[in-house]
Amino acid sequence: MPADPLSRVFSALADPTRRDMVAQLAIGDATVSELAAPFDVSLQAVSKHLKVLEEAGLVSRSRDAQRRPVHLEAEVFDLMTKWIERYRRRAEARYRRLDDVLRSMPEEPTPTLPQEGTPS
Amino acid sequence: MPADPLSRVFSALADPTRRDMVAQLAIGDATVSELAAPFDVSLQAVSKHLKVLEEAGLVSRSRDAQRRPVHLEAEVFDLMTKWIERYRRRAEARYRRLDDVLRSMPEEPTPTLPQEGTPS
DNA sequence: TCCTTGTTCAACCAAACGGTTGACCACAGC
DNA sequence: GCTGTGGTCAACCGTTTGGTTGAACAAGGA
Repeated sequence: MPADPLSRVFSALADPTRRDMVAQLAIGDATVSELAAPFDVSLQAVSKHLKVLEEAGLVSRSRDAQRRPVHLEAEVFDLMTKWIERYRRRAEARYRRLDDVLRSMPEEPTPTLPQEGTPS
Repeated sequence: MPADPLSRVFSALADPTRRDMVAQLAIGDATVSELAAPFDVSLQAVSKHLKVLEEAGLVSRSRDAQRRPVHLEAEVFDLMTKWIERYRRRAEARYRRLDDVLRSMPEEPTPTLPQEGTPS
């Protein structure tokens, strides 16, 4: 799977069924059939979803006889939140900077350019 | 587009090209061709990516003659961070609770079951 | 007016996705 | 050993996705 980790995580959570599974697993570990119960799809489909979540690192699986308990791994969330926070912070900083600029120049007529380039 | 907002945002950011565009837009607004420059794809492909970002609410677009300046909308990020934080918090709370339980019962021999079920 | 620049629309294509069914494997219990 | 239960693997199918090319639209400049 050549996709980068961040793409895998975002992509895994882009599906509402998989997000519901994560929500369920946040309450506690569960088996495949337990996770499948609320959904109107085959067990195989659920198995596929879990594989996606596992490859994204969102979930890990152990063995208990025939059962394969699924466990939520919280660490990968950090990958996303760090990415998100970085760019949100930048965008917000940019806003603040723009505000400052606008506040600090009530009569500057545009330094280098000879005429106003931005109307309205 | 019937997909729910959260799915649209996650799905939009699941593509590395689109994440790069968001990164670029965090620095400042840009036109379509400016955004396309660093990538080895057609302008039409970039236009499609921007449409996806726009439908996810991550980006807004205005008019400036023939140009269509693209602007990053930071608010939608909150949708994601709120979802992420909710389930991460639950998972972490669960860890803490489990720790407490394990700490508070150093000699309980398994209440209801007659024999130990988990070896090693 | 025509030309150029910036962008989008439409049609197409290969690959990936989410689902299905059928066969199969792993283990517990009889 | 056989049988039942819990899950996975493999093949298939329709839809979506990310890309292409070619045509068209929108607006400024000659």
